[in-house]
Amino acid sequence: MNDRAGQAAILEGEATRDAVEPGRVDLDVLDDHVGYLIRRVQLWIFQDFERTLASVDIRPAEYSVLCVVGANPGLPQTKLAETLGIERARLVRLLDRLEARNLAKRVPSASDRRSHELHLTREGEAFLVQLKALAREHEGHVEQRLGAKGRRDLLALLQRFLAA
Amino acid sequence: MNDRAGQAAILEGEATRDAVEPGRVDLDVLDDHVGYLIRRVQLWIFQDFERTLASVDIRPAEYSVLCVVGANPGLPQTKLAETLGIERARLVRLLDRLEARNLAKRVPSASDRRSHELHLTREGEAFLVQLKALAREHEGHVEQRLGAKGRRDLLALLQRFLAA
DNA sequence: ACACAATTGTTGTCGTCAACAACGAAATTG
DNA sequence: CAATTTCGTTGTTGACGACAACAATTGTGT
Repeated sequence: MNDRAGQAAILEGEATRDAVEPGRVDLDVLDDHVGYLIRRVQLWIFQDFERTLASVDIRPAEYSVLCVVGANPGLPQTKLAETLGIERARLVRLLDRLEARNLAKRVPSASDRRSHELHLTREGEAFLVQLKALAREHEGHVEQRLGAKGRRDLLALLQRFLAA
Repeated sequence: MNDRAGQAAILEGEATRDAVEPGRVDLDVLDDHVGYLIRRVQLWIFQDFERTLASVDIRPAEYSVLCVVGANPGLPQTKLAETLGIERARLVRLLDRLEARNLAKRVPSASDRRSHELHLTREGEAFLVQLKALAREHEGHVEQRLGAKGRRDLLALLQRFLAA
């Protein structure tokens, strides 16, 4: 049953039986799977993001939290978690770190003593401006690979997917 | 500094100061970042993949390995790892599991006694046919969200990104 | 008013995954 | 032959998603 591959190799002038040529490995149906391709692209993008923001030591999830808290001051943790698709439990340690760095703070809610209102500190607000500049730089790296239109198309497709 | 948000809420007729309305949370610049959107889509897709292939207990990485080994019998582990962008170290445990399930096997290479040629077992080949059918079913779920053209466009963009 | 359920933040655990370092065995190079 | 590189392997670290359980607080039904 490997004969097909073996014969194909022979027909292509290959010497070895099943051995695969150095550069050319057949991905089979894999590059027709959105899941496979999107995983590799996502990996590339996150690595570039972390590299671009390495100087400020901020990871993608932390950036997203700072953005949403900055745009929605007073947001309770549960709402933030479900907005970003992050676990409440994970958000706890994440906020601990942001609070320890004096970027965000938890303020006890007056109306509901169980919940905390989330706010950026003054330092956090200024920091976020710097972050957004770096994030735009990172986004430039993406655009460099797809072109301006390609990137817009990709954004539109992804947004459509999530809105469905 | 939250005064602006507070006043905006008051002007919009909100009773509480900074409190955010239930459903509407501002994502700010987040939905213009490919990284954020692609993470959420990738999460959705992997979860659907795992759910769709739950009956055969195969995860995305294992599926990709079976596909590539099936299409390239005799492939050594290092080549497989760099083809799929998987760590050599991670591939070891992954192949251990596939070998324990009698789906793949490591054959000592005659030409290089350090390396192992990877092959599917006969059982593995038959199993892969079943897997591909389930994977197509999963891909149908993606197409259901984007339409046939939307899915093709997305595939093309992702392939273009990786080829760059 | 009171028992009961639901919610909020928190702690802890488990399994997956990427990344890295180090090792013995074997191959390659000089 | 000596030095270096490659291959598979083991182990560890840290980020992450998922889940269970808990105390404090709030909401609900009667």
